[in-house]
Amino acid sequence: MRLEWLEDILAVAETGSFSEAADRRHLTQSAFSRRIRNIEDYVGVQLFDRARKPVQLRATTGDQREQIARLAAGLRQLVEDLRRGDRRALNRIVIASQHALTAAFTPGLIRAVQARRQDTYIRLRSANLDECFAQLLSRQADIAIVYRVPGQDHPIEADYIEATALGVDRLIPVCATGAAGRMRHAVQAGELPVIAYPANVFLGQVLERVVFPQLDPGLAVDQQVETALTLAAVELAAEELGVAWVPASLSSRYVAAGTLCDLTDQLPACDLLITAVRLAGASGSTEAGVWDLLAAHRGA
Amino acid sequence: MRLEWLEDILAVAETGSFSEAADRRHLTQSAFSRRIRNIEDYVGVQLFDRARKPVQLRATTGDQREQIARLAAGLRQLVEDLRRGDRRALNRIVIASQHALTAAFTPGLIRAVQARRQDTYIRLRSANLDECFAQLLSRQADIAIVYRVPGQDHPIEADYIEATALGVDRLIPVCATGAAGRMRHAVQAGELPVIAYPANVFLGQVLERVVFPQLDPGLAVDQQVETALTLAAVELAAEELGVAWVPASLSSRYVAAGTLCDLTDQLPACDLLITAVRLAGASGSTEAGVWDLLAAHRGA
DNA sequence: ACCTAACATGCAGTATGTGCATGTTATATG
DNA sequence: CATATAACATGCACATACTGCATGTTAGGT
Repeated sequence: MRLEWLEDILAVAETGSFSEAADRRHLTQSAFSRRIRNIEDYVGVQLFDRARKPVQLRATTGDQREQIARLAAGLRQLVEDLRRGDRRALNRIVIASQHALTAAFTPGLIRAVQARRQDTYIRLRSANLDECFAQLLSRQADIAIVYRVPGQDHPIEADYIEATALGVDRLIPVCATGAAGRMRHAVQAGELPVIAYPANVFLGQVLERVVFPQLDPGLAVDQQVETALTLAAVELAAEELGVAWVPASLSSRYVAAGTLCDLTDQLPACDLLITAVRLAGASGSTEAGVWDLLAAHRGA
Repeated sequence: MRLEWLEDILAVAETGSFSEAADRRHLTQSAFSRRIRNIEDYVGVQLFDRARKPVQLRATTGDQREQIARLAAGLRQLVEDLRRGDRRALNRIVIASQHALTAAFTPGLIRAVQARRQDTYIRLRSANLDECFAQLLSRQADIAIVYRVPGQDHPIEADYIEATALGVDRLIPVCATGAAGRMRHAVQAGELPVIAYPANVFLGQVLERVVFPQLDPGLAVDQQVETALTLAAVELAAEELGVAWVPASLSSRYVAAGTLCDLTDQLPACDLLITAVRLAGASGSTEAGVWDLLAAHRGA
């Protein structure tokens, strides 16, 4: 069964005549007659009633007319999509960005890359840290944009990846400006309401392993609410629910606007590196080009 | 673009190798290699990455893999439908049956017809009386199975149709066995709870024009609930909501089981003819054959 | 009955597809 | 690094499929 054959059948249905359909399909009447006969032999049934002149569609052919048109359109669309997709494939890469960076950092980075490479199609995927590395390993992503605590390794052996620093960020404690007095008092009182991250995500682990051990030993952490998304943490803090540790890249605009208050003078912060990671070894020219731009990019 | 080509592409995707796909497609490796090349020439893009051994799908080919499988399945289905449709067109008719007959009478009739004509495909449509005749006139149905009140005409001029009696039925008053005493008492009291049919359907009209005029003049009808379906009327009666007039062909099993009680000794019933109707004039051999069987069929 | 339109078929030539043999290159192993 | 093997590509000869021209057959109109 061929697209050509579907179109032949539709041409007869539309013109009501083999001869006219033949003209339309740029064949002589005799060749077209034989082609229709070949189609019928392939299918195994008569598609047209030749006992009448001009021919008529058999009932079953008429019943399937719409389906034939649909399949023909689908096949044409497939060819078109394969063509269009190829053009894009030559100039496309997939970037996996950690959730915490997706809202405030990575868009700016992509904008900078595309300003220099306007023919490059970048597909951005947002995931948590573990998923970003999983996508690298399974080659679903070409490059990952993730945080790294200074002095700590990425979760994949260094031999398998190549990393480059893009900038620095900071996990800082913030609270609603209107609740600043209450929070400072709570610090004195020894029990701090906190907006927490789940223990199994990167930022949850940074809080537990890096930030909380630096708290005054007499200060207890009272978890009020938990979210994996830094954007949500910012909003919860603004609602006066407690202190949230969020990337400065995300919170700086809120602090500048006066919505949030930076509590770094009383509570510990944590520096973070923003890094780009890819698998070691050969890569396509598009990926290499984008990687070079990233390595040369030093922005915050 | 051909079904064969789609299947070739899928075979490579599934086996991950030209050689294996070639085996699966019953070609030598060299012929298959050239066929894939031909497909790529037709589409205009490379579908596979040959720089690696065994080959890998290009990203765009992978993206379209499901669509390719879908179109392949659609084309196979089309061929199958054209084959099946042809067989069916030669031996098929459409029968429109009135709702009230569809549940209890027509299935038995069709079973009897198919026992004699096992090659005949019968498509059964259920509709109200008006719709049955509309389907006849518009040739969406070949034969209609409907009730007729004795002495009254069908709603279409006799010149345009041909009718034959199939049997007789009876519209009888029933109620739940447990409510029989209450209903008999209500008849005495002069106010009868009734499960009604809409005024614009056949049975609603039969009640108004034939049955209710026969009630004792001092007995008032108190409509409790209304439904167009006789099956629903039976169920409502069994729930002790009132008296329902339903075809004996439908209710006889409930009466025999003791669920319903026949009130014909106190309330009027109405005889109905069950008829087959078709348009006058020439008809296909399948329709003529079925019609002859119906004319010879005298069942209740 | 006659004429014309419309589909079918014979014949010769051209186009397309295949298997066998062989060439080229990626990948694994010692 | 050298060698062997798997896996894809290409040359050649043959087979199969498709087409236009010329002609045959039949429905439909006058």
